[in-house]
Amino acid sequence: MTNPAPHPLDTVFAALADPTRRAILTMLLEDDMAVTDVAHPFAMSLAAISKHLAVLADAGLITQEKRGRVKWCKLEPDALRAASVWMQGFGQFDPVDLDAFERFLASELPEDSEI
Amino acid sequence: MTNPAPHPLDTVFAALADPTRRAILTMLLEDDMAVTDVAHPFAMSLAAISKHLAVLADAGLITQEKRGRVKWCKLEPDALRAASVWMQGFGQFDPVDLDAFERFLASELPEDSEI
DNA sequence: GGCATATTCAACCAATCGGTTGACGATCCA
DNA sequence: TGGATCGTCAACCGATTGGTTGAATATGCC
Repeated sequence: MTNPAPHPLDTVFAALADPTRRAILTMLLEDDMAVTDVAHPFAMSLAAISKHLAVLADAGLITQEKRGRVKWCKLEPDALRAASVWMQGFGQFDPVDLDAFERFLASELPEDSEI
Repeated sequence: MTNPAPHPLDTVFAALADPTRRAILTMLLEDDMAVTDVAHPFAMSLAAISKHLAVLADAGLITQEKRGRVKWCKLEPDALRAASVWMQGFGQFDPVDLDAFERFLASELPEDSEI
């Protein structure tokens, strides 16, 4: 019934492997958002976004808190720490290059978004 | 026929999402290896490992060079740079914690491996 | 030449993924 | 009370994934 729990890195990396989910994380970097607002820039159903958010929550990359009707989504960047440590072991990368990060931000946002 | 190329981060993170593939990368951290030797510690067919290596190569995480009969697999840690930059944007993580990395190494190796 | 070794190919399979639609439960508000 | 909004659930679908097996293709060696 309950399968052997996958390694946490499995779920984190799998969550990051989808461009929609990475775009969602990028949006949440700005501010907490309601599910409907997260869904707005994407050309897919609310249910699809709801599933993506569940995947992110399962990986610990976001938390969701229901206040009234609306469920707020909050980025949990700490969940990336283990993955970051793992990756850093494969090479001494330069300290964060903010210019490079800006370019990645731009390339990650969905086409029709103005966020 | 040829689908729109996925974002490079898609393939890198997807490649990292599988524990077998992460274990392979960890083994290659030690030294270059032939396909058969990569396959040795794992309880699955050579063909399965061959596919995993193809996924890693497609993501740019390894390169493969055929010398004679044997195809040598070489880690390409630079392929992790883009992913690392992306992740670092979500938080200022501590500089590399080597102790933590050792623990991850241990937890990543396949059970029956002595590498 | 002929055999063993190294690796991939091809076909197949069950399970998972990313998406859809429509119905549903909760909550707010007039 | 009743309608509108917020979000999930359930069932379904086609494509992809991670594995298998058996045959095929190189290459090295006696």
